[in-house]
Amino acid sequence: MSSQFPKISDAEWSVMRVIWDLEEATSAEIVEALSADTDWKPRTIRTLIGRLVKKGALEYTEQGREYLYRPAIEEKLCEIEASKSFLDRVFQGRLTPFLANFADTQTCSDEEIAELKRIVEMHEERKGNQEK
Amino acid sequence: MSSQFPKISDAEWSVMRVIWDLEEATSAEIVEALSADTDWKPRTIRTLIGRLVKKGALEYTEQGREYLYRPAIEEKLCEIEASKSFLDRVFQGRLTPFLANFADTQTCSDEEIAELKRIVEMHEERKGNQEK
DNA sequence: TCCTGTAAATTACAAATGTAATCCGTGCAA
DNA sequence: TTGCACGGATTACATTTGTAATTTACAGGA
Repeated sequence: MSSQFPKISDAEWSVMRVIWDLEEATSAEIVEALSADTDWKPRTIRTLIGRLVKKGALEYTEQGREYLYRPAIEEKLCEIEASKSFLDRVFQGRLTPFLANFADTQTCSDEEIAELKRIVEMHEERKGNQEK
Repeated sequence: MSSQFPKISDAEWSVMRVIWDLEEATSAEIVEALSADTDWKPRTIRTLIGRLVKKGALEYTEQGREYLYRPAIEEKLCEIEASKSFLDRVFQGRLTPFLANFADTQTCSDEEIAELKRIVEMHEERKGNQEK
């Protein structure tokens, strides 16, 4: 009964990110927001919006003669889905080799390292709780 | 001058994984290996192999009347490319929020935690070296 | 009142992808 | 020797994706 999330394409992710950030937006606002990062024509962006509606990733209410779009799926769940599917594809679902590559070849920022520490601690704590 | 790696599709990744594991293989061997995990027809798998050759991800030498295929691109580099492109797409290139989701919702194995620790230590060491 | 600028809906079209089937050549079993 | 089974090459075909243009409908200004 797991993931029946709509499959969101690369370009569509950019649109979703904007809408998750804004919480709700007209297509003009979405176009505006994306014009900073992409050179897509407004038409293109509207196409993407339309597809996302059809996929069930966005919903809208009419506001005068335009629509006010809003996410129909939860950001975090989509991220987790995408993460799983990436890990499955490239690392057979295992986080460790992904991290190993990162450790070897990428430079982690201090912030990232702090997050890693937090995860380690959190886990250690959980484990402590569980075995006594 | 960065990533001009061939873009490897989802299904193609499965094929690449087999060949990276075996180091070299005939198509029959690839089909055999994949029949465990997928229900693709041999024809389908041969199509994928052909596309990977065309993309420059595989190369081959003739061995009697069949080909012996072998990776033409490095596994680790492909993994890193794929990791970057995933992080860009879903997390704007940032590792931290990816890890945060993981920490919150997934259960990390002991092995994974050990890897995390190793990364943290490695980084701390590097940092130490660099600032004195 | 009529024109025009926009928004949404519909249509377009090539490339990539999933998923094969058909064609062609040949070494091997009968 | 002959036909077939199997490998590679070519072709097929629907769907998804990137990237838009065209069409339709209307609200607001000239």
